[in-house]
Amino acid sequence: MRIGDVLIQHLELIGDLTPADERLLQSIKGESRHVGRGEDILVKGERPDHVIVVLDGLLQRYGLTAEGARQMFAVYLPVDAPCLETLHMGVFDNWLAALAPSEIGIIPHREIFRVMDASPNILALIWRDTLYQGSLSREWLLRNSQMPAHARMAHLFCEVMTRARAVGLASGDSCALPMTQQDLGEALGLSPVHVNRTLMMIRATGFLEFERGRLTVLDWKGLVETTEFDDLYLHLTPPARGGEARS
Amino acid sequence: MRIGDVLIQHLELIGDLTPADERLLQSIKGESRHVGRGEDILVKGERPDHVIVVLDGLLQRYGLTAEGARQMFAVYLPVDAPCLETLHMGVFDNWLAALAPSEIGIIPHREIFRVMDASPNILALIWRDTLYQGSLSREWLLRNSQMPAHARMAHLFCEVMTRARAVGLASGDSCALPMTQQDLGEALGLSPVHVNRTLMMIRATGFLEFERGRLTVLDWKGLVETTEFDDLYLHLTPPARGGEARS
DNA sequence: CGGCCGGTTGATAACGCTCAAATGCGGTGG
DNA sequence: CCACCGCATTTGAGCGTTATCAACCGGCCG
Repeated sequence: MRIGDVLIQHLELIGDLTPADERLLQSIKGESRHVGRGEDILVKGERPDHVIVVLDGLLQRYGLTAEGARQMFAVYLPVDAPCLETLHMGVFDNWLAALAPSEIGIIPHREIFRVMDASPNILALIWRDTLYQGSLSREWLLRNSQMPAHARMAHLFCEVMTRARAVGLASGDSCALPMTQQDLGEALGLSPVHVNRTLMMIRATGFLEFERGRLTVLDWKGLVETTEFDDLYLHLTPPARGGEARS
Repeated sequence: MRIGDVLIQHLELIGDLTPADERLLQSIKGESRHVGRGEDILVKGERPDHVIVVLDGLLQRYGLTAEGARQMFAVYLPVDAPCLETLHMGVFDNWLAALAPSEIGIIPHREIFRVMDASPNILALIWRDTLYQGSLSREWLLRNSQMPAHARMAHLFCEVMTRARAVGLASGDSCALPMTQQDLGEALGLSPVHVNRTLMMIRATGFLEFERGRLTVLDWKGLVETTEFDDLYLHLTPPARGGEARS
């Protein structure tokens, strides 16, 4: 799939594009690149002149405390555009890295500005997309500050499953989630040991499986209820929310 | 001060305005209103057609878990514009409320769109401002997920002091912060009891005073060091960062 | 004067962390 | 093909931070 098509698919998750918009987006030129697990793509302090789209794999955004503790801020599935905010932010103030071997597309800012200048609708959608990232950070803040370990974990799994379904990456009731238990801990603000224990507790409930980088939801309703998951913060449009589980 | 002037002051914290931009912003019309402590200004699910500026007092943005636990996402000092993202977000997905009796300005979206249509520079600055809010949420996520209670508290106090200085609201080494200990707990993800104990511990270090809604920093360097505070995430421009403490 | 709210204090328990070690598994080199 | 290594996962024990429950104090307002 071409880079422009990925952007089209991404923006259609949150709004409507005209045929003219789609032609504009298809005209976008960029390169693609492979990144290995653990590799940093953007680092704190730099001033990127390009944006990224995820073609395959899994990326994360994270920050570090002065003591070296790592906190994940978001995960990015294929079709996501992790750093659109660099278009107007200047200094990038955290890190973007690969959680698993991934393929990314690299698009110069000027290409994006070109299509935004030509289509106010595309500008509005890209702006909206950057705002939804903030919404997501707030939900993670709520989750990590106010929920116990098992609910945090269920919440993250609900989010990933919902987003994977929205872009057609879930086959049946399972999707790829190539994260280690330590990675989970960095997302949820838990120690690796406690992640392991919590995971085994959740497995014992029979709500899900999680092994070798794959998440399988066995009881979607039960999982949603343990964490009272409300997907409003993802702001998916009705068509994108179609892929509900049948359970 | 007129509402447009407040917006000018706010945007100049993060970038430059031309004289023409300032005239445009001064032409903005809006109303002002009083809100009492605890009063909600925007609620989850609504679709606002106006934005807010803080003229006086203190606002908060917060979210609720299904169990009713409250998590604060941000505090807004005078001159802040708490919900500029509603220009492009559609549904508002959390709550905006007053932490203390406050004066707010209410500006119709169409007024903002008018000046943004006339000045791409203003559009870029407003967009940038909405992005900085996301940056702030991520810092709060890092703080609440990875720092112990005393460092969380020191971090919040450092942020408030830095922002108050940037808008000239700090007199010497103290500034107004009309929050209760329970409010602090909702920001930091701590129980009110533990907030009280932590506060007394910090007071015992001699770094600061906090009583009757006023924060006084006695040892800025010490406070910054306990939490390794790095203000990059606030993205204040060099002039706005001028008000460093002399200590 | 009484009530309410915010702050303070004490006792106890729960949740999650740290340290440490063992297990399992996939990949690599001999 | 096997031995080995590194990495991820699992398990155990003990500890520390923070939550909960409960009571009490003090100031402000009606």
